[in-house]
Amino acid sequence: MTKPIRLRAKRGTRRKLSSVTMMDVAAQAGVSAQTVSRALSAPETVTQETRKRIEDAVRATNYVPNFAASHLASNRSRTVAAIIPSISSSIFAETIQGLNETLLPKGYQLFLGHTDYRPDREEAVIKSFMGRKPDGFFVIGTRHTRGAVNLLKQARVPVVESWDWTSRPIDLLVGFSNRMATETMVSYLANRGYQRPSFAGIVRPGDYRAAERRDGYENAMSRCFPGQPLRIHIVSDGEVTLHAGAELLTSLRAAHPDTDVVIFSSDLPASGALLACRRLGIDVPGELAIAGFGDYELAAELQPSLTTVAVPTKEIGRLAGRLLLKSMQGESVDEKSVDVGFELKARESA
Amino acid sequence: MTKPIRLRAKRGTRRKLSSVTMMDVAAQAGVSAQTVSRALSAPETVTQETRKRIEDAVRATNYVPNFAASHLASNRSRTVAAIIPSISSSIFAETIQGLNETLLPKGYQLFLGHTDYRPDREEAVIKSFMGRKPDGFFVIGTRHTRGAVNLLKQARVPVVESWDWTSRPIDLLVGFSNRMATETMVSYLANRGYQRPSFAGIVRPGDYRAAERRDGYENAMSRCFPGQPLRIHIVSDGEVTLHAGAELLTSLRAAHPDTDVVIFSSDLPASGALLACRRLGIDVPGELAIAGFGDYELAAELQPSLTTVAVPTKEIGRLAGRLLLKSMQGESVDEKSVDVGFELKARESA
DNA sequence: CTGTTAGCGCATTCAT
DNA sequence: ATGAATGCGCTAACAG
Repeated sequence: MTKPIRLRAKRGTRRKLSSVTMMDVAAQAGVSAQTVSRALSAPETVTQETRKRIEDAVRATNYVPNFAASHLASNRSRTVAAIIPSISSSIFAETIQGLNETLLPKGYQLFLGHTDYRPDREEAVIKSFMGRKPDGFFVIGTRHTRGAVNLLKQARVPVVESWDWTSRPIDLLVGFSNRMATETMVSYLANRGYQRPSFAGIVRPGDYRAAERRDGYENAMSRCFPGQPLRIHIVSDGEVTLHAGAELLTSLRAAHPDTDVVIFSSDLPASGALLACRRLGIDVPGELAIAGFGDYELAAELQPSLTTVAVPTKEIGRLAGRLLLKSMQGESVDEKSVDVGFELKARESA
Repeated sequence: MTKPIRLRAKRGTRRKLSSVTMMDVAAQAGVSAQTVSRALSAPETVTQETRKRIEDAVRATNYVPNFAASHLASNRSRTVAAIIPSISSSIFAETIQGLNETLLPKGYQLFLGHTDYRPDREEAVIKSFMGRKPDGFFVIGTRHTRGAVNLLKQARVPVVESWDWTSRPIDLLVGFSNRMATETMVSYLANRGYQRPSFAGIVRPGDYRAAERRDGYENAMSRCFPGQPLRIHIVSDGEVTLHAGAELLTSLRAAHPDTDVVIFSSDLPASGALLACRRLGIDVPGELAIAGFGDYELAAELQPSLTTVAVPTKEIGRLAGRLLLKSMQGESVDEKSVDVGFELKARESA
């Protein structure tokens, strides 16, 4: 029996909701679809003349390219997946903004996922992004589950790790040493004459950056105050908030009353503690000194202002974006690891 | 001349980088690709038996579905585009986190864009997302350029506007009235006995929410203090920061020395002003009272604590996500506009 | 510089 | 419940 293919296809055929396609533009401009494609993706490979005709046709038809089709045909999605512990943590938000600022103008769009500081969730989120075939990955931290590392490697696209340091990055690295930052802080405090520093903060199991800072405290203590017992006052769950800092302050003073300076894992609890000191009538830095990490805007505005460590948050995002772009465009990146460093901000609180 | 099609195609043919496809899974499981497709998207339409075989094959082959192909074939991208003024503004970050929490578990991924509070950039960002054909849009605010509104309408997908109010939303609305919030604040302050309220803040041309709050101040003034001149102390550019609040405080006191309470456009400048008052020795609320907007965590921790208006930031994101899901799944949404309201937080600063 | 041809991987339609 | 055929819209490869 003959096959009335076209008839069969005509009825009940897939709705072409995508309205106007490249073919329509081509027809309008009197060229082939391929020429339209070229005119849009590499305008210089087409004559002034035809380019103009195509541009007019694009406007006339109100053409919107379909990136899914482009992706399928070219095997490039022009997307980057960014995975961070928490979106509402303003510190990472800055980084994402920097990343987006760099990538959007180049036509790359950002998929965003968050992990709540849980390594298993990080792996799950990465996995969930795989089907989108992003052209690049941006992740926070340098420690991940085996599964997460494998996924990132198998993706065979550039990966930027960030916000921490390692000698063996998966691919690219834009970060700094949280450990050294805290060591620097302890040394500074020792030089200032403090004798019994404590470390306090929220260090959740998956928050390796905070753990590094704690380790930095330990290292520096054995170097600056050999033999002295460590005073580590940490909670391993809960949000990183001002309020948590206030609570930590109280319990710390009960647990380690001899403390003369507290290094907090983040500016948030540090600021919370500083504000609590005012309420409790504790003189800072006279009675108790306080140091933070991150240099949030609040740190400089508090009174006394907060001694802390500044990190080029937004710059991390911008730099990561630039490295990704380079790498995604096939250029080789000579400096695969970039140390953006940190800066001690000596202020009044310590 | 004969056409050696296959031969020609064989050489230099497109690299199939996408590795393992549904066909490979099908082969492994001894079924057709369609059955695999069904087993993955609607498991209940396939026998236990075959489902299991397919699941095994998926694992064995390490299959990762290609969403671009799925998108192209089904005309559903399973993505949502979220466009916010600023990512690093923690207040919107919370909303995005709420949105993501709702959408990710349902398989929808989030494209993120930011506008820097510029309507023209909002339009540009929306346009840049069109080619991705998101299944839904989430935007901040209810005022947009004509072009932006047209783009959103032409997309023919659910759109949630948020963080403000209007009687004529594009589609769905999850917000509250910034104007009423500020009116409520002024009324409260009037009841508390304040006589000469000022409004201060950063109101950038594209920040219609802040402008609404200023309008709310004007309305309430003419109702609560008829005949009294308005004291509006606004800068129209710059970042919304603590520091800006400190500067505004100083200039405001020069411009309107009779002010007894300042309502700020946001908690950030309000908090900055509050902290500046401590430095300058201005008694709050005795000498000057201060009110904010947003109920940032800092508001409750400051001393004196900041009187402000709380908004269910994260809840806006969650609700928007739920409405989008419903609408994207083709269910009709009965309540297209949801007023999440606001809550006056009477604290010590006013 | 431009056109022709084929196929990216999947879901939809229809048949069985 | 499963299979076969078709096309979604675009770009890679090649020819001219």
